[in-house]
Amino acid sequence: EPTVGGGGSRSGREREVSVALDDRELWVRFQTLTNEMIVTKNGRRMFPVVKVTASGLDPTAMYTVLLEFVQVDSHRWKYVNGEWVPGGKAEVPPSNAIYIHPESPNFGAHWMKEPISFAKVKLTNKTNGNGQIMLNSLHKYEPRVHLVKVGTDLRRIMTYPFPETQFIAVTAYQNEEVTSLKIKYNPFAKAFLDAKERPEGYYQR
Amino acid sequence: EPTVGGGGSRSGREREVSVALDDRELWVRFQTLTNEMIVTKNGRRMFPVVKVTASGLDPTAMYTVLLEFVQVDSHRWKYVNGEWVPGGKAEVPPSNAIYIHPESPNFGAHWMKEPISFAKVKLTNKTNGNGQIMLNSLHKYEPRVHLVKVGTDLRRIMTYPFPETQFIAVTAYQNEEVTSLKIKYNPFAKAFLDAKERPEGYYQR
DNA sequence: GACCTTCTCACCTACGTGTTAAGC
DNA sequence: TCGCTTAACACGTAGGTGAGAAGG
Repeated sequence: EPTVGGGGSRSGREREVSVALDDRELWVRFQTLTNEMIVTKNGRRMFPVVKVTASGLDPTAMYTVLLEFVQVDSHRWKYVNGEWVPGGKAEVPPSNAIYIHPESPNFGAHWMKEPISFAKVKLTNKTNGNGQIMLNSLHKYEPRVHLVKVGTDLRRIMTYPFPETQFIAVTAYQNEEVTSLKIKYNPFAKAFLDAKERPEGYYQR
Repeated sequence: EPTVGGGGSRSGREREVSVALDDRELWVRFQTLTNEMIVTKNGRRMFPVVKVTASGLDPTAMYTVLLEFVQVDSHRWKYVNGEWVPGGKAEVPPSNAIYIHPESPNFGAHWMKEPISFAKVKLTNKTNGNGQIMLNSLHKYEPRVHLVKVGTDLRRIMTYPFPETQFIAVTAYQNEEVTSLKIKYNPFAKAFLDAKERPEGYYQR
């Protein structure tokens, strides 16, 4: 019986392949608040991190693993009076919002031996030609993982959407509950978690 | 006409492949002094870094790139009166002193698009089961790069030795000229480069 | 004793955070 | 004015240096 994964549009002989989202509980907490991800000129990492566990691959076959960001709405969003509301018409999605996992290509055995982490993907709102992903600020996105068997024709790509990980791209956080949750769980933001225990006037220039 | 590489033992149809050492001038400065590399329990990076430029690969073929450390002598070495002299009989070389480049396996095009750096290899004198390379302290080693076409039989591995990068493994530097050169060029040792410009008593516990 | 190894340390590099004020 | 974006910043994480004292 196949593990519960992100869905997946494959059929026939690959039916046994599964790709499941790790840290799903944390993702759902953000989803409940409507998740936001910062985009910057030089690129910003995601938090939480998209991390998936794959199984059922052919251990000796070679795969490339991709993370795609699909613009899921036809409008932009505004944060008004503490909630996100649809705004004007959507901008054209930047083409090629696809991140190639840096360990690609690799054997099925490699992808299955430990969770596949997309910790290093960086989101940007500018075209700066690196491995960064350009998104439209104030638009909603859904991450999807693709498995591509090397040398296979494109009709046999396996796709795993993860609706729990949907987010609105922003240049600054809008919902302060989202900010608090990010600070609480992202170790790199620990400076702000401890702030209340610090003496007055600690932030001097 | 083939680029000058590290030699290479390939023949026949792969004659056009070349693998050349980067930063050769720096390596030669260390070689002149007799180079030393620290080994520690948890593993120590190399400085300089073995970095090579490959050309002539089949862009669409898949290769794994290896860095091997070959024990080149049949004796151990001692540092006596400012120079390295042969000591007793060599210990048995630890088997499998081979580091797999973390981007392996990958396409020829990938390996050729920028220099291949072995910056993250770590040298140790203990068996600690990770991706670290175990060497015998006070023995001399020569790094060699191997290219293995995926799925190819082992007789067709291409080997590129780099005599300029030979070094003696040590648990502490012996030749202070070697130490000085390391401090001068390794950015992570900058604390010691600037030491003379610091006030007295700067190193307090 | 002499030689070699181990461990802790101050001091760096490198870079991931949200904050804040300024810019547009 | 308002909404959104940018850039500098303090403060973390993470980990790579040789020095020096201690251990074997």
